[in-house]
Amino acid sequence: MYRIVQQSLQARIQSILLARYEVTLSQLVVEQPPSIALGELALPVAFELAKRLRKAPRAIAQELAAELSADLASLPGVAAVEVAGAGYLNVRLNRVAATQQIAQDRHADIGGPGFRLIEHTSINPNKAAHIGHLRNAILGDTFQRLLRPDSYKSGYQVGVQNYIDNTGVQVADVVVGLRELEQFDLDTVRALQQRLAAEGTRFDYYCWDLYARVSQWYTDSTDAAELARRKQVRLDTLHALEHGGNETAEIADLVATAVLRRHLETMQRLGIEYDFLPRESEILSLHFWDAARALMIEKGVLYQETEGKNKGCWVMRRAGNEAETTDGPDEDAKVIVRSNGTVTYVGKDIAYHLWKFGLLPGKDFGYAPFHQYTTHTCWISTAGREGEQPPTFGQADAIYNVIDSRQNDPQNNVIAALRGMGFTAEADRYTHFSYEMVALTPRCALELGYPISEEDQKRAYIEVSGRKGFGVKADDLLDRLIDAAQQQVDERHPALTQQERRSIATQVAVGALRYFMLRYTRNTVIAFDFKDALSFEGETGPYVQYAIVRAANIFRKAETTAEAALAAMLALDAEALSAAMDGEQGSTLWETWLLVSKLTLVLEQSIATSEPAYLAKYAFQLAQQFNNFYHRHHILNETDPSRKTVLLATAAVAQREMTRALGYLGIEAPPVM
RNA sequence: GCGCCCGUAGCUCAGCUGGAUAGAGCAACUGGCUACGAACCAGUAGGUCGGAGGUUCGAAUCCUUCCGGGCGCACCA
Repeated sequence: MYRIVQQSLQARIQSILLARYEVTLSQLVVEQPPSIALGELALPVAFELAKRLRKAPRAIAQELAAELSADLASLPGVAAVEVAGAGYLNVRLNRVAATQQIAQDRHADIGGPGFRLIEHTSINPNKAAHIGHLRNAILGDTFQRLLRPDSYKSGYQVGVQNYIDNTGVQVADVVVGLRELEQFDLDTVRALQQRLAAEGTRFDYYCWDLYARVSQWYTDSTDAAELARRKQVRLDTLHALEHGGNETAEIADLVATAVLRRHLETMQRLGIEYDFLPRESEILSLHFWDAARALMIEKGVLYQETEGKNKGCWVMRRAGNEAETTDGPDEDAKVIVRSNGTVTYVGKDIAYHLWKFGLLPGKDFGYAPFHQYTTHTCWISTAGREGEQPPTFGQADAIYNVIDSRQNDPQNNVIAALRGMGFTAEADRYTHFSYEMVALTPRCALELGYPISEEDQKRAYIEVSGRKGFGVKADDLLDRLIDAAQQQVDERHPALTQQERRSIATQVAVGALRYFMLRYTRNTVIAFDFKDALSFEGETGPYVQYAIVRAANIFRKAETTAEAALAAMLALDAEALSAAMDGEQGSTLWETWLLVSKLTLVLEQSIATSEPAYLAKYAFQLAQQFNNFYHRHHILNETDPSRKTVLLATAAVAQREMTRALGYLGIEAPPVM
């Protein structure tokens, strides 16, 4: 509702400005005054205009206020416009009308045309997911929920991809571990998988340890010749994977697919699902790069260096280097094709992103169903074109890549390539959804039993490292959270069945984890600590869940429903509503309604800034406001019937919006907790 | 050396396109369960917004510079 008033106010003022002063403002700021006593909306527009019109801000504000006041009918819901302070234009809402609109769930829509592709998770399929990967997946999944069409908004068409680098050096390393350290072949690896499954060991956990061992093995010999051999083994393995069609590649596929399945399981525990899993093996075997190279050469982006250190390579001007180098070779150029003819990572990434935008003529993946969710199928790329055809995943109008900030440079190189090829519209709609890493506090690292140098102990945080096996695994954290929540649920609800208690504990644990990863803005490094992450109090997901449970309890005890409470309130006459909402007495109640009416506004801001943290913060504020209201008014003991009706309706709208806000954060509201 | 990010209360963080008195959570202290569940609420205390200049009617927010910290800058992936 708040957003509707904002929009109509902005439109009305723009037209007045144009008619009266012949000015158009590119943006018209609307904010909320510091106190509700000053009104519900405030516009500092007069300050902005003072300079251009050579007129005192207060005088301008007065003129605007007079004009707006003369035609209040054109601004539904607005009761009065007045001038305050040095020239603020303050707007008061008609609380009765606004309350009724909120009760009826009238709100602005969000959405538009076009297909938006979101890529997130993209974990190397060679080890268990850790807390850094969780931040990625939770950010991406939440953002996807903000965009997607649902019962609240028309939204945007969305596709969710999880890129699988199944032919990279990380998978190769685990294959080296299996073959060199364990002396396994294809059959024994299969047997190993069966044995691990039988004894209940997660395969990605096994790989986690093996990967750390191999990484050390590459460097821990004193014999130089042996070290060289190990490096060569690594390189040969990598090339065998890239080439395909050999036993090494088959082992790699076994490993990558098994670990990928584990990742999907882990993410599904958190309510995270995917539509499509494009794999690097197909990008190679379907020769996406050949098409991309031809296009890049044609557009003049890719050229062969004839002198200098990059002689013989095919290179591209690096992002940020605007000027054409006139004297001699561009020594800073980015190599795309090595002198031995192989393509670098950035080159493959450019090809992949051309495909995303539908710019690779004649190239597409083959598709096969890989995993069935309750509501849809997750597809995987294949080399062949046989089988069922999924919905279109390429041809995106806009893309969002959830990738941590350490990948800033490579991402910018891909964007620069698109721009250089003349695909400026695509480059503009390429969002690197960047975020900072999750690191461990030294205390947390010690707690986990890792040896920490004295120097590191003084640091604020220590970077996790998959190669060292140093980090907190996603499933471990979730298991610990569920255990902690279960303890409390067992105490509070001994009458419930074990299964019911488990289900509630899981919802609380997921709520705590997802909220924890979302409460920080994207470019804040999260210094992970079990104490903070395992908290269910204060600014946490369970705090909001608890507020919803409290609201639900009110309706249960009152033997009514939220819907009935709202209908009852809408049946009240304006006088009764006004008695509850207006004046200083009603202001605390009205403040709750006002906050409740802002969901659309907050969603829009979160989308526009790619910042889910705003919504997380808002969900918390809603719960805080509700808890305050809950303590101030004892609803069921209220003797005045119309006042009781209003109080019940307040709980109903608060519960409705808290549930929605949590829903977008991917957090469920338990029935009890 | 170059690029990106960060520096706000004891700790962890918000503060959106510059706007009215810089806000939360945690920790500390005080008070509140015969109430719709205390995973809660109310209150107290805690700030030279890293420093210095500048732009502006107005700066935590924009610009310059310095200080401190982090992360990137391969024909690796």
